[in-house]
This record gives sequence, structure tokens and C-alpha cells, in this order.
Amino acid sequence: MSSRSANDSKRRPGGRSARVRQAVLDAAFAELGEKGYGGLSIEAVAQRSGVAKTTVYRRWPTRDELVADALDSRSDRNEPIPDTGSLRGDLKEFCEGVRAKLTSNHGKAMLKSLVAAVDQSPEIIETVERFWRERRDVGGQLIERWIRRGILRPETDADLLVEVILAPIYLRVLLPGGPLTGDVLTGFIDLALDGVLEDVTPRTDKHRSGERNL
Amino acid sequence: MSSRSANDSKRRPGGRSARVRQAVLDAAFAELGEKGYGGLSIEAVAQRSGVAKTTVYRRWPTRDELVADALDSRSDRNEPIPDTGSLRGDLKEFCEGVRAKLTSNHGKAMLKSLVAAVDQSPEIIETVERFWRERRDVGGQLIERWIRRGILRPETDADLLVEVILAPIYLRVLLPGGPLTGDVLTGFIDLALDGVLEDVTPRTDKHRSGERNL
Amino acid sequence: MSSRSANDSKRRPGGRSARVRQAVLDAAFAELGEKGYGGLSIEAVAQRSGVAKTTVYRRWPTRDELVADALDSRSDRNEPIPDTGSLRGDLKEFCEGVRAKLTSNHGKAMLKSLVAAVDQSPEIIETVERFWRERRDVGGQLIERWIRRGILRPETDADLLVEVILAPIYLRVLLPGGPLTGDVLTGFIDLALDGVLEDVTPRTDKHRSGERNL
Amino acid sequence: MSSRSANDSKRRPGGRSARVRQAVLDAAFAELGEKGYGGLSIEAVAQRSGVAKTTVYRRWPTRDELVADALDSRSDRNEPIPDTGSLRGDLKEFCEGVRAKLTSNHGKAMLKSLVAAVDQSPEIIETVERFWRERRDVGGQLIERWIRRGILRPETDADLLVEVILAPIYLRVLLPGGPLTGDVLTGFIDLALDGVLEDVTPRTDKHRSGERNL
DNA sequence: GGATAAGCGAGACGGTACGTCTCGTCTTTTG
DNA sequence: CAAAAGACGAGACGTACCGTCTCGCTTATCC
Repeated sequence: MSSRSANDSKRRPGGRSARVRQAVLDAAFAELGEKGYGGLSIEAVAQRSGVAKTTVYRRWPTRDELVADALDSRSDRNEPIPDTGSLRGDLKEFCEGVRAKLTSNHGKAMLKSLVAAVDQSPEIIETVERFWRERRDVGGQLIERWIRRGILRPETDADLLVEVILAPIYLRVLLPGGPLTGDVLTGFIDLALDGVLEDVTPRTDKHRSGERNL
Repeated sequence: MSSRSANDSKRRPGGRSARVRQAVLDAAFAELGEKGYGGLSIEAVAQRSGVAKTTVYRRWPTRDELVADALDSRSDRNEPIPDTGSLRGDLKEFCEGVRAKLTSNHGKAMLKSLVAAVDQSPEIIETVERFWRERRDVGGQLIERWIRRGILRPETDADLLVEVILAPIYLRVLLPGGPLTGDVLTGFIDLALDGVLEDVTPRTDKHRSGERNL
Repeated sequence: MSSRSANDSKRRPGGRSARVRQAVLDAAFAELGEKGYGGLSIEAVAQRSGVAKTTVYRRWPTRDELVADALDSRSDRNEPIPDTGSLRGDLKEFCEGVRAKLTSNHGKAMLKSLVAAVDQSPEIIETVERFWRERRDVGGQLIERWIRRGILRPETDADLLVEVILAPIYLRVLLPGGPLTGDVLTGFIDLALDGVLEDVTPRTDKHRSGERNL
Repeated sequence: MSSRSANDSKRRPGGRSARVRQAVLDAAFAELGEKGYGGLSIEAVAQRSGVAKTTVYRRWPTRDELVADALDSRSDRNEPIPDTGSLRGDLKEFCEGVRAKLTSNHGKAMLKSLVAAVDQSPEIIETVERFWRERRDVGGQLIERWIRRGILRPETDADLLVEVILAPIYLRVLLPGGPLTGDVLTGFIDLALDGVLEDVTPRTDKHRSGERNL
């Protein structure tokens, strides 16, 4: 994995290069967690990893590439898709997983790093997109399953649904917007599933609000 | 109001102090727009505003206070509440306004600044909360109106609804998540209003999913 | 003295600036003596003088300016003109003085520094020329005196004479050319004073060597 | 001869080793001419000669050895001894030759290299001495000839005379001391040949200055 | 209406980190 | 097995800002 890494398949998997590479990524990841993106200095990473500064620069010409690589080397792949037996239960578990990750020390640092670093380098953007795509894949499969079971309407836009449910969670991590209790998560889920309109209008009217001023 | 500013109501509104203050805030705001939060240097602000560096430090001991003050001095207050005659129209207009602000150069810089600066200083948190509260107030009043008109269910949580609709917009500004076209905004609104469940379950079952596995 | 120094007459003669300046020049001079021109690093000078590297750079933008200033701040001015009562005695004393200076640790380092640095910066050239001029002035006055006393021919070119006598001394310091004993110095002086031709030709023939193949 | 070179007579005169050796020396010599001793970097030499840096280091452990070898490989041997028919003419031609060499790009770089490198390694000292010895040999033979012809006094110290005449030339190359025109050279020669004393004292008094205060 | 205290400009200072350069060593691959 | 290729540790380079400080000068307020 980490298929974009600077010097993959260098010479030998266990050679000096590989050891150096791992030491630097570990140090960078740790520094990210402690100081955040803005506080990460190449100098500190080099020192922490016991590697010469020039070596860091040789492999990762910019800070962003290092950050992207460090985050990437730690990203969970193959996350399991919740299967609790109920739609709300699955979504709740999905959200809980996201919350757990994001509110951790590293998760928060990572998210903030991405925000700070985005639109600075394509590497970071790539990382963000992969990061985002993974969530959407898990959520998407989950939703597909409930569409097939007839609980969700067939025309449901899975990506949109995932986005609407997850966005408030992400945002509350990024900006001080109140705690992320289980109830709050349930609130997001219910709102997305049920909507808030008075239940008097046939679905077919949805986009023609007509005289009822929807 | 800027009620927190270091030396408000110093001597005279048109005195040297006031002029200096304004020049610095203008410069800081401009720099924020051009370089973003991470790229804002006190040195540059001082030079751009034609003010001695020491003067900046005297009034704004930390960079965050300066940023908060600069953002604050430009924030729109008294935003009008949309009134188009339809709920979806009002929400669309509301979202369009938010989008317009956030996707502007300054808006984006400002949002990123806030994210970067949060949990560093109480001043910033205060600014974020005021910033957020204003949106919620406008959205809240808008929603209250449509509850009173019987279009939205009385128990609707206005803050929650606003959060669910706006969060994806904010997030797409912060992370590279696709364009913010009018259709996308409509998608967010519709999902929040209508939900995505097959319309077969009475509302009262909402929290007891029962055998239908909602 | 040191009339070209970066920031003369800064604020106060005993202020922090002056102290810093002196500390740096002392350190630079010492480093020059120990490591020579090529081995002098700004970093080392800064550390040795207990001054921040940036401060050194602020006052002496280039290494050469620092070197020139350091050498300059130590150069003896107002050297006494020997007066032993005899021409050869005066010249011997003059040469002994030059030798003593040049063969000292610092003298040698300084001379080599000048050679290495010359044709790199005008500052250094200026220093070399002042350095050289001082010698020529002393020697020149000495020689003038003996011209007036009728021992040296009136048309004697003082500068030329000084150059011919001193050059071998300088060169033996710069290149490994044998020891500089008192006898060697006397040899240079005698040769310059007496010449080596068979003493059969009238002076007036000097530049018309004629049939005698001079 | 280059008898000191690291790996002389390695494989075969035309083998890879020899080709590499020559390429490196050529490149080093060229770099010396262009950048001078101080500006010569092993890295540049390696690149210029199309050879791996490690190869250079293997054969010439220090920069000085490389420089010495490069200079040595180009030094003129078997310089002709001038024979113009007059002493002054011979010396003039001799001096012109020296001047021509030293004021050339390579000559100057070489001389400065020697000064800079001396007392760093025995190899360099050896080179300097050979370099110096060659001059003295040529000058010495020239002078011997004119002693035999009765123009110069028999007790003339040839080495001393050569040194006194050449030293100012060398020095003017090393330090900014004015141009080296033909007249200046003639001045050095005349002074050394004729001396500058009023011509009233018998040679035998030379070292007993007596009442006339020589 | 002239002292007087503040705010201000100017800029030196000790620091930290930057990203680059060259050094000389060491390891790994190639011919 | 030696040359080639190039990663590595080391450390100086010169720059940019940081936040602190001292110093005179200019204000505008208060006596």
C-alpha cells in the first residue's frame, strides 16, 4: 500500500532505506499527534527519528508530502461494515466508529492537518480524497444493503446520505460545536432518515411544493 | 461591536490610535485573504499597514487575537432573514448566502483560520461561537416561522436542522469534496426535509424500529 | 579608526550594540588565527562570541566584511619609525618588526586570509591596501630620511626599495621557503642596497648596458 | 613523474584506471582554473569528469592530494634558459616568463591554491618546493653563466638574487599590489643589480658601516 | 497652554526553523 | 572484485519571523 510513497521498492525491503523511511514516518505521525499540522517541524521530525535533516528532505521534498505519507501509512483499510440487524443500529455504529476515530488525539490532529494542508498540494488532496472515499464506501455499502431490503427508497443517493450524516460530526470536531454524545448522533441519523415535514404530502409532490409552500 | 478589542474607546475615535488600529486590522484582513491563516505573519501585517511591529504586539499580544479582531471587524451583522414565500425557497436562499460567503477568498481563509486557531485561545473560540450563533439565529428564525405556519412539525429542532443542512456546505469548503452547485444545496435541503425512508411507518414508531428493522 | 565599520556611532559608545560588536570582532579574530580564512564559519564566530547568528549577519552581510572588519580592528596604527643611527640598522629593525608580526600565529593567519579573500570583495582589497600602505609609509619615511642624509641616491624609489626588501619576507611566510633568520634578512637588505654587479660601471651607464652586456 | 599519485601504474597505461585517472585530473585542473582552489569541490570534479564521487575519494583521499596531483600533471618541465646576450635581457625574459605564467588564469589559481593548501599536507609542500626549485634552477643557471662571464661578482648568491627579483612578482599576483608592467619588472631587476647606495663606499666596507652610517 | 505621560517608529537582539549545499562515509547494485 | 550509483549523517549556509527590549520623538490629555 502507500503506493505513492516517495521511494517505494527502493532496494531491499529490510535495508537501511526502509528502516529510515519507517522511522521518519513514525516520528512524523507522533509529532502530528502532539503538535498538529502547524506545529510540525521537519527539524523535530528528523531529530525524533534519529535521522539527518537532509535525509528527510531527500525523500520528502515538501512538508505536505511527508504529512500525507505519514497519515497514509497509518490509515485503516478494510474497515468492517456494521451489521446489527437494523438500519438505525448500523448507522449508529457507523457514526460511533467515525466519532471514535476523529475525537482521538491523532484523529483530530489528522483531520486538522488535512484541512490546513489542503489546497496546498496535490498529495494532500489525494490523501483527503482517499480518506473520504473510504468512509463513503463503507457507508455506501451499508446503505445499499438496506435499499435492497426495501427499507430505504430505491432512488436514495447513498453518498448524499452519508455526507449529510457525517458532515455535522466532522464539523463538530473541527469547530467548537458542542459535544458528540450518542443522542446527538442519533439526532443526525433520525433527521436524515425521517425528515421534518408534516407528514401530509405525498412523496410525489416533493419537488412541486405547490400551494402548501413547502 | 468588537467589544473585546485591546484598547477600545482609547482616546478619541479619530485619534492616532484609532487610525493605527484600523490600518492594522485592514492589513491583517487583507493578508488573511491572500495568505491564509497559516501564512499570516505579524511582520508582514506591520509592514503592510505602515506600523511598527512593536505597535502591533502592544495591542494584540498574540496572533490569534489579531486574527479574531480582524475577522470580527468585518463580520456582517444584521443579516436579513430570507422570505420567499416557500420553505424550500427560504432554505435555498439561506444556503446560497452561506455558500457565497464561504467560497469567497476571504470567507474561505476565515473559516480555515478559525479551524486552525480553535483550541488555542478563548478569543478565537468566542469568535467561532458568535460566528456560528449568527447563522443559527437566522436559520432558527426562518424555521420557527414555518413551524408556526404548520409546514414543519412543531417538535422540530431548529438548531439540529440548521446544523444538518449547513454542515455539508462548510465541510465541502474545508475539504475537497466536490463543487457546491445549486443542485447539491437542494439535495441537502430535500434530504433533511423529507428523509429517505420508505413512507410506510407511522411517525410514532420512529424510535421503536420494531420488526421492520428501521 | 575602523571608519568603514557597519554601524559606527550606533547609539551609545558603551551600549549593547558596541559590546556585541566588539565580542564578535574578537571572536572572529580569534577564529581567524586558529582556523584561518577558509575555516572561519559565521556559525562558530556567533557561538564563540555568545551572540545570535542573525546578529552577526545583520551587521556584516558577508563573511568578507566581517573578516575585513576584524583584521582592521586589530591593525596597529602609528608604528614607530626605527632610528638606530645607521641605514642598515634601521632597515634591519624594520624588517625584524615585519617578520615578528608575520610569523606570529595571528600574523600568518591574517596574511593568508588576505590572500585567500582578495579579489572576492572590495572590502578586503581595501584592507589589504591599507595594510600594505602602512608598511610602505613607515619604510618610505625611513628611506626619505637617509636620502636627505646623503646616504641613498636622491632618485631612489622608496616604494620600490621597500617592496623589494619586504616581498621575500612575505613570500617566505606564505610559501615554505626556508627560515627567516636575521642573516637572511640582512641578505635581502644588502642585496637591495648594494646590488650584485661587478663595480666597474659608472652609474650613469646603468640603463645603457652597452657592450659590457649588463 | 607524478611519483606520489595514489595508484600509479595500476593496471595498464591505457586501461580503465588510467583513463579515469586522467579524466579526473583534467577536470580538477579545469575546475581549478575556473573556480580557484577555494571553489573546487570534489563533487563538481567527479561530475565534470563523468566519474563516481567515490572513485575520486578512493584515489585521492584529500582534496589537497588531488590538487597537488592535478597541478603536477600539468607543470612544465624543461623550461629553456633565456640567452639574449645581455644579463638584463636574460633576467627580463626570465621575469616575463614567470609573470606570464602567474598572471594566467591557471597560474594565479595554482599559486593561490598552493598558498592556501600549504602547511596542510606534505604532498602540497613537496609540490611547492618542486615548483620553487624549478624556478631557482633556471634562474640559478642563468646567473651562474653571468658570473662566469665576469659580469656578476663571483660571490653572488644566485638563489638570493632570484628570490629578491621574483618575490615582488609573486606577491603582486597574490595581493593587489599594482600592475606588473615591463617597467616594473625592469625596476626590480635594476634595483637588485645596482643597489641604491651612493657609490662612494668600497665593497669591503659593506658590513662595517663605519662612520658613514650605512 | 505648557508639562507629562502614552503611544508610537525604529530597529537591534537572542532564538528557532527553514530549505539548500557540500562534505566524506557507507551500502548496494552492476559490469 | 572493483567501479558506479547514490543514500546517509553531519553541519554550515544565509533567510524569515518570532517575541522582547530599549531608545527618542510625537501626540493629545490633564493640570
